[in-house]
Amino acid sequence: MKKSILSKATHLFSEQGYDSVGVNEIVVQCGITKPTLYYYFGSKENLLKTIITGNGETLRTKLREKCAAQTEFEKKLISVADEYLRFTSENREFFRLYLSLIFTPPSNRSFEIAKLEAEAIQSFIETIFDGEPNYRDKKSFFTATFIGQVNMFSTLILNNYISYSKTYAQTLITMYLNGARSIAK
Amino acid sequence: MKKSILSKATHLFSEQGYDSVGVNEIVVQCGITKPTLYYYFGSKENLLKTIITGNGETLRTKLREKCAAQTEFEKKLISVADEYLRFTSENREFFRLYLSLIFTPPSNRSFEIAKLEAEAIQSFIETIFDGEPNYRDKKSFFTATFIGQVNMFSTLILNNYISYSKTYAQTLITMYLNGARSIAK
DNA sequence: TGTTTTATATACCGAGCGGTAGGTATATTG
DNA sequence: CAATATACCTACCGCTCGGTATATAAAACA
Repeated sequence: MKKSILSKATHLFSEQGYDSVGVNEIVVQCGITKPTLYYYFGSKENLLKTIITGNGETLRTKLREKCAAQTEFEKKLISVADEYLRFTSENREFFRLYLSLIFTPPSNRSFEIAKLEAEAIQSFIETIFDGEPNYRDKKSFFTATFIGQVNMFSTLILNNYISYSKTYAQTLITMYLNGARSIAK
Repeated sequence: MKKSILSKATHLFSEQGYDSVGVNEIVVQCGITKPTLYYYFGSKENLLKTIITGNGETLRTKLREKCAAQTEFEKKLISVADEYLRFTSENREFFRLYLSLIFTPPSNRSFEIAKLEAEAIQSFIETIFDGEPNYRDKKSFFTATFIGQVNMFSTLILNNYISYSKTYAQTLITMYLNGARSIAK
């Protein structure tokens, strides 16, 4: 039951947005009643939190693994970008929801939830730049642009401009490092 | 009065999101009552539409002007990117609202409004690539990545990672064209 | 067997939502 | 001066929102 609620809620949130989906709509589609949902999740906000942190942790674990398998700086970036794009294409609904929350105005409660996850990803990416002398002192800027770049490609995947392929991560990083170097100097 | 409503609504929408701001909150902050707002705008949705298309038209006019002043392909892109970033930094509230709507899930009514504006910008950018033989046949892809790139820099401005400067447009386009060429070949 | 825990339902709450019916004071115009 | 248009108001509508008090049936455990 819990899984069914999570799956239906993810679907609805990703299609209409967190604020626009009523708790009632979720429970009707699950064939249950409101108290059942509240029995499992306690609040609508906690339901969202469970979706975001659950998928987020899965993503971060995978990113860390792929990254740890590489020793070279550029290859670390490529493997992280590749895994990020692969995860996007295999979790389209979650990712659409995540991106919409990231761009939600900051005073909205739902933003706070996504922010925590975004910061967790961010601080992981920072560790990559932190190990590289030429990037270390501007690491927060490089992290932000790196994530921005990857999210842009994720958006292209979600909007069907491209479909996932191993080659994109290489392209993305080449493109990114060229730009980064011209900013850094 | 109309201007005061537009300004307060832009402020509130950009801080909390369109769905989360009640009509009541807007009218209280303006020191008026609901029927007055409905007298001017007819509906909450039309209020949003007025904000988006108003600012959007201003932006597009400026983009067109700056672009028309250039003859060279690369310089056209630079001048458009520069004007886009300048507009972002001078209309932060509008832009935060606009970006949040662009990333709103597609079935949400408010997305439709932003989509119209986004498509107008998009079809203008396409005309630039349409005039360039090497890009023409993949113009919709190049347009999407160009806008994605510019929006990423806009986000950096909104989040205070950078502040507007003429130099960023040049950097952005160098970075972009390097990547574009490696995808195109 | 009796008791507690788990998982569900019925029926309801107060608050807030977008929107409106109907009225009024002021300014403009013929 | 009378008629009309503009710019606002009070008071309310029906509906939906997130959330809950209470009951119950089944399962697990003592």
